[in-house]
Amino acid sequence: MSARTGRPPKISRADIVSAAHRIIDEEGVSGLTMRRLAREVGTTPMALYHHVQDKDELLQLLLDDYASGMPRPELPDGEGERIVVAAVAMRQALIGVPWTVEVLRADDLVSVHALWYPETIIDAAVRAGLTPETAVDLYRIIWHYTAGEISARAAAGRRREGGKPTYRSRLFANLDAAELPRLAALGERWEELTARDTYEKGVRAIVQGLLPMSASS
Amino acid sequence: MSARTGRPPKISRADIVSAAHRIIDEEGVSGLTMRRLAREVGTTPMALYHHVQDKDELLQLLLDDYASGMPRPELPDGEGERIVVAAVAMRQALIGVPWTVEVLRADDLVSVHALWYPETIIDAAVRAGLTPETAVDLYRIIWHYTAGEISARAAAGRRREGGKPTYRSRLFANLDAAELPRLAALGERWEELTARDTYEKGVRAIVQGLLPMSASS
DNA sequence: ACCTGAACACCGTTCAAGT
DNA sequence: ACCTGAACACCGTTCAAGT
Repeated sequence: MSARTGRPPKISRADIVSAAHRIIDEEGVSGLTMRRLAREVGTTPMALYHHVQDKDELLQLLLDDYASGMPRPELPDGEGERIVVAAVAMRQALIGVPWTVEVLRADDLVSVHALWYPETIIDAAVRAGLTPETAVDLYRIIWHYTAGEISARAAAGRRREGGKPTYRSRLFANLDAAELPRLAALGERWEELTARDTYEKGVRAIVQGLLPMSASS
Repeated sequence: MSARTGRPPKISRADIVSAAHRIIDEEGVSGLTMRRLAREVGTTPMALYHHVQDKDELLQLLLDDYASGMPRPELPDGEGERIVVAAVAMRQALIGVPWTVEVLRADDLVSVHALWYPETIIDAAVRAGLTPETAVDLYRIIWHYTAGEISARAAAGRRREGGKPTYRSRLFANLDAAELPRLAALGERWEELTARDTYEKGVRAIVQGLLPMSASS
């Protein structure tokens, strides 16, 4: 039908996106630059700008692509438990790609494919007896908690592999026991205690604190 | 006493830190570059490296400087309420300087002056009957929640002033009501609902969900 | 001891030109 | 229509030299 004219394309958006995924997997988001990406695809940096508007659009594309593969777990009957399961799945999906949280936070980048999680959580909350408004509050509180946990986890990972002289442990070793008795008492154990995975515990606390008694257990 | 020799210094660490604060206040963290900082101080970029090891150390210095001015509110008697007050104060202190959260998250940068908050929260939790281990869990859950909330808030602010075509509202306008009924029903109201400040509500939920019944109210 | 200048190895993006 | 090359306006940091 349409009169396709002009030079045939050498690269496609799909090529670009998959190359970007490869780079991120191997070198992290910080390794993803337009120039590095061009090398991976086998073109010049400027050829990319013919397929995406700018780096932000590229990240959006990447996010959509990833979100479409996020798992949707089986949901249990109880409303409170359903929220916990959805939240844990959401966090699990993000844990492998912490850069998405950075991108999500950095701008108004949301993917349609990821909306199953808020939908599920808000639906369960309403069924448990909350108003839609309060259900949105519950979801947002869980989201903020999740985003913060993922970021802290990612930073901790970087710290470990960076092998820096652990400023934190030096700090904890020299605490003034008179001013900060609890922290001083914990001392050495801080590292070990903060390594524990307490995500689900937090979600359960939030759910229990916000859902009507009967539904939260 | 000591034989101070050599060329007298033109700039000090204090000069650098205060100039950095000025830049951040006016242009945000992203505006803080070694070159821009050198211009503000009135030297060359390389002169800075004589006073700080690298940009990371500079950020650490900045954080310490800011943390030393963080307010320590009057604490109420009830343990649960004490935790809420400390958390709200911590968040309030960070809200004006969201870049600190980005720095804190980005690496193992903690400041001694900011440790009053975890100390207070953990102490109240232990007094309420939690084991030290569980008290640390409670603190970390609150911290993750707080960090996530601050980041989301900072991103939302950037979004508003950036005046981008609000991808999010376009997304919400075109939702499939069959697949995402709750979100579709919320539709237009999403923007308004997510603008509400629900931080304290979240902290209360976490406290109520984790403290023994008697102490949390 | 403290500061400077030139340089290295990078960024994202614009602009004008080529096929 | 799609791609290229050169260029602009940036980064953090190293290195050798100046006072």
